[in-house]
Amino acid sequence: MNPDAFLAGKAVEAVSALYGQQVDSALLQVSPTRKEFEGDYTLVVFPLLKISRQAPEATANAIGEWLSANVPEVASFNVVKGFLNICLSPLYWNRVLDGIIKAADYGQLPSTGRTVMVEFSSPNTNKPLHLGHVRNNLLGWSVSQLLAAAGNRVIKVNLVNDRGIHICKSMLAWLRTANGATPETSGKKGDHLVGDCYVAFNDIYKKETAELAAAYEAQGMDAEKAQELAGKNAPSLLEAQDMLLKWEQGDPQVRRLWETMNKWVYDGFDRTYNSLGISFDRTYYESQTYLLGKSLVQKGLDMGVFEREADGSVWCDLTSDGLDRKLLLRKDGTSVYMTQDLGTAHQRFSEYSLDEEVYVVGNEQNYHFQVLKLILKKLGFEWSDSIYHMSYGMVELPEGKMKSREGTVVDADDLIEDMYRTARETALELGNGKLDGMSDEEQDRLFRMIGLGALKYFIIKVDPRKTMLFDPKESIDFNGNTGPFIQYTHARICSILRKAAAGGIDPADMELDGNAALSAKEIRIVKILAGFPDKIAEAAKAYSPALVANFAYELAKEFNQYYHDTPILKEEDASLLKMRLHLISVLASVLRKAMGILGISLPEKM
RNA sequence: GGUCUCGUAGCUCAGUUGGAUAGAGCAACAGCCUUCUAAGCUGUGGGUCUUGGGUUCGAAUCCCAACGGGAUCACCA
Repeated sequence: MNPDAFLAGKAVEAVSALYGQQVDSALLQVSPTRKEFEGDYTLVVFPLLKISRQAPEATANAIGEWLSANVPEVASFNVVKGFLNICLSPLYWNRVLDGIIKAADYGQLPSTGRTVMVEFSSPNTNKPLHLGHVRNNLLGWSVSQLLAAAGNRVIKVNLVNDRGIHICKSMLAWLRTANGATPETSGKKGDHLVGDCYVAFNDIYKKETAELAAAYEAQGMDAEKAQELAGKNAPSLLEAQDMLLKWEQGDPQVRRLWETMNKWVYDGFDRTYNSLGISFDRTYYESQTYLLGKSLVQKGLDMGVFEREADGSVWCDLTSDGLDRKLLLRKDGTSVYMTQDLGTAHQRFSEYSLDEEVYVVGNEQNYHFQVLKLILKKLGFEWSDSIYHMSYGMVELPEGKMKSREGTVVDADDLIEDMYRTARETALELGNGKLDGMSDEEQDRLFRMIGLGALKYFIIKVDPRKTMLFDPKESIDFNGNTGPFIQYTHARICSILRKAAAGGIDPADMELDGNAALSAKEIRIVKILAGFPDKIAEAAKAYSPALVANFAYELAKEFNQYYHDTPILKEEDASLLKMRLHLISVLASVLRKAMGILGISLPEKM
């Protein structure tokens, strides 16, 4: 049992013995004692004053006396104002550590029996992934791992937006400007090649629009109106729209080109996902799901929650819920984004009998999900409440939002490559013999691990909901509260364990004996370790991998301070040495578990 | 304008269900490699937690208002 829960339970007994009243354990707040005070855990007694009918100090003292007389694990206590600081005996901490060592896969919570689907990434197939997608992918991945660690069965899915006017634009530009270039002949990664076509389309479109607007103006049209009309009538746009129509009709030529170019993009995406260390259990394609949901529209009409206009379009009136009217079918009978999402949600919940579905989607779509849940509710689907929109903030650059038109988009592949290069340069600069004995291949793997660790940690450690700032010029740090710091901590521990093993000591083989009393610093570490399962539960509840990241940092920092003034291998007392080796090897495994949730791998040497 | 969201050190961010003197990192300055890895450790300076009210033993945290930033309110996805 956790020390804080243990103490809270004992405090309930104390109150009942002293004041003859049964208190709700919610009234008893037991939290780790702040650094500047003496003690391990602190009980806040203010909420108990009504029961004790005594001053805060007197109440705290009374409970402290009772605890130290009746609970053998309590070594001492002190009272500051209404705060009762309790010290547990060093041998108690030894037992806590022992319990952690004996736990299999510590930090993995027992199964909840629940199945949770997490949808994330969801790219368009007309351009490569950028920094915004990176945040989405990393959050989606880590929240999946987090939910799994919290005991859920997790299904990771990707919904690829592979159809629509934007793809046709790329296709059109490819036909016009690419001279039959393929990823092989051009040497470009497929998604980048297609993305370049998309840019080329916009260039053509812009030029045509300007020319056309000028012509309209020459005919005496108002400038603003001319611009607007030209925007709608530019030949390239009309052609792209025509192409979309052909696509929908199944025109073989258009379909063939579409398939070819999408294939290029998927190959490119796969490489990016691969270097990010991300995978999915299933990929959905919008070209296969965009018709879903139409039957639900009929159901809504039958139930009277939707209404059909005279022109044939179908709407859901949400004004009584404080929202607007939402279109569900156009007058030509085609469906919109919302219709599909209703359909896919319905399909997934029935196909997998999900207990929950998490959508990792930017906060620009908060309204969409609000509406989605509400409409599903109106259709009578109770599982609507089991949809969670994990809404994350945008990534901004120093000059503001990323704009593809202004070329300020940070490309995902470039970014990963940059991080790798920086990691390499930094390591070579340090030049302190760390790389000795590593083959070029091993070094390369290490640099990737570190560069990616820095990037991932940088993004994940921020509260998902908040907009975050990324400055490409000031490249991501490798010192301080960073991924590499934690990786470094792990490598240091591994190094100690290697040396111990070389000296014939293997902590795994040794039974921890209960006589080694822990030092104050060691107790601090065990206290953090003991809180790990609760931290996982808390983070999962909040859908916040950031909590795990900050936990890992706190732990790593604590270790580095400990490392600095405790020469572990110099210890001559055998039971102390054993305890310390156990302590750090448990620490390393907790770091691995925590970083595993974040998708950050930890090297044994760096 | 309606709805939602955010505002903490020069910068990037933490801050547990309301708890003690609001914490890290970066940047600046001063120290520490004959020691288990200096991607580390120690120290100094840096704050009206946007502002004003309210709730209470106690507020960065909860409520109300104002100010400021962002998102959204499509027969786009």
